[in-house]
Amino acid sequence: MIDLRLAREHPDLVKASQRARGADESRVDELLATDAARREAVKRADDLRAEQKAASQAVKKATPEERPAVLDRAKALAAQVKQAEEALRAADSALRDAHLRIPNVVAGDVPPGGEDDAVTMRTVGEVPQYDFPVRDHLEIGEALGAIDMERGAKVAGARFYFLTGPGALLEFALAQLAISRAVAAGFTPVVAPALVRPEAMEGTGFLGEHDEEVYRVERDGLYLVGTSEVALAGMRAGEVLDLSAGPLRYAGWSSCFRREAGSYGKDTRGIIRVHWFDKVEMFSFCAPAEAAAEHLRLLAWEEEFLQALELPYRVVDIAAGDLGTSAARKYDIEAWFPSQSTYRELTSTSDCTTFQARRLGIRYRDADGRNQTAATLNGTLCAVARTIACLLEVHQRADGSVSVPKALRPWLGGAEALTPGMDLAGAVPPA
RNA sequence: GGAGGCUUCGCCUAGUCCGGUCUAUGGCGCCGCACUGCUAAUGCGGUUUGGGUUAAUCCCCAUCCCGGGUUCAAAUCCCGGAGCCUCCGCCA
Repeated sequence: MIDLRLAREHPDLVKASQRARGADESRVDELLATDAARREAVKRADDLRAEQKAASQAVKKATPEERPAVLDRAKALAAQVKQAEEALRAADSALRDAHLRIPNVVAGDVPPGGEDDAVTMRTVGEVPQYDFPVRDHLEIGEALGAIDMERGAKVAGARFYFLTGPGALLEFALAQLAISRAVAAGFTPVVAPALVRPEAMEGTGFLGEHDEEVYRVERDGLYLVGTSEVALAGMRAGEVLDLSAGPLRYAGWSSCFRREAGSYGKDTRGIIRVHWFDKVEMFSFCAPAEAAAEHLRLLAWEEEFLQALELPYRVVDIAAGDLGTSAARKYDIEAWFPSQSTYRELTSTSDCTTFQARRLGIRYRDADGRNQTAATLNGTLCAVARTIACLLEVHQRADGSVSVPKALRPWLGGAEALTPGMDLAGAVPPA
């Protein structure tokens, strides 16, 4: 939810944001109209309630002779209050609807345009050259005994997979590396629920336009999260945070589930686009004034992680029309996939400013002791499946083995490469 | 899955049986003031969170886990839900 006060005082700003997103500008006027109508309804209901309260007190004090008349008046007022409250409820929900229909106000310097208008900020690392026919991650993974799509489909359907042998070890190694680096950077590590209540889902903005993407567990009224962001944001919902020592940072580990509706035919091969994967997600609560700087810090941690994995990548600044509902600004990191000769999204970090926190009731006490809405930010540290895909491709060698980047070796028993038929006992940290 | 208990303004707590005096008690903590060479102690006052209104104050409304209901009137009565705790069953 955007800041209502901003909409009242600077409707032009919000309208400009809507235009930049390619969204409907008239929604701002709808918001203001419903806001005015609600305030009117509030006043009417409050005034009537005050009157009725007084009338109700009078009933008690009335003499037996006065009583019937006083009681009649109280009853009449009660009926009016009931009506006014119904009108208020309607006005409230009209405002809420209009409010929810407006996505976050985009940051001022976000590139204009849509999906194809992301601006490349920098490209890091050399695009690798191979003097042998490049294989894609699935071919490599199958040869290694690391990925089993066929049996994944047998057990769970399309876009499911097994990570086996070195693939499974790679997942744990990546998890360890990601969590270790996050903790070293001051994050609190968290293992988060993957199944959440609707409020958490709604609060993070995933039940709006992305409703189709979400798995619902009908029987229990719960949802499978598409990212740990949902659980991490929900974790502090309704709380007043102490941000006096700076941002509150969590590194969450959880499985993520996505229906991938509307992506038929896209990335059908391998584990680049799957219904389920595990992820280490960074999440930060901070004062709104600090959000933009914090955003760059999250981006820097993402970059350092990819550098540690020795993966070439580029950083792109996502254009206004391609931002999610909650994001005021978003940077993606796209890593090089040799089999596709292109950069593909590996991580993504969003500054949601106060948009999520307002809906989730997450506040902090400012220097004057006033409660203010906090800002929330999130960023992928490591989406495991896709990272494995990228690692296998970039670090592949002519003989079908895959070299292990140095940073990952401690978590793989020092192994310098993954090779078909390798002895797995040599690829685990000391027991 | 079954049975029972609990949830009150930062924390603890009174009030709930029997509806109005609850504009919610007291303690702790916190803030201000007074007293005092200083500190401590003491005294006095303040201290939930939202919304409406306002230049600001005042004021008004809501808020006793959440949502409904009964009633002129609900912390209090009724129904539904959530969370916590205990016990039984089951389970990794």
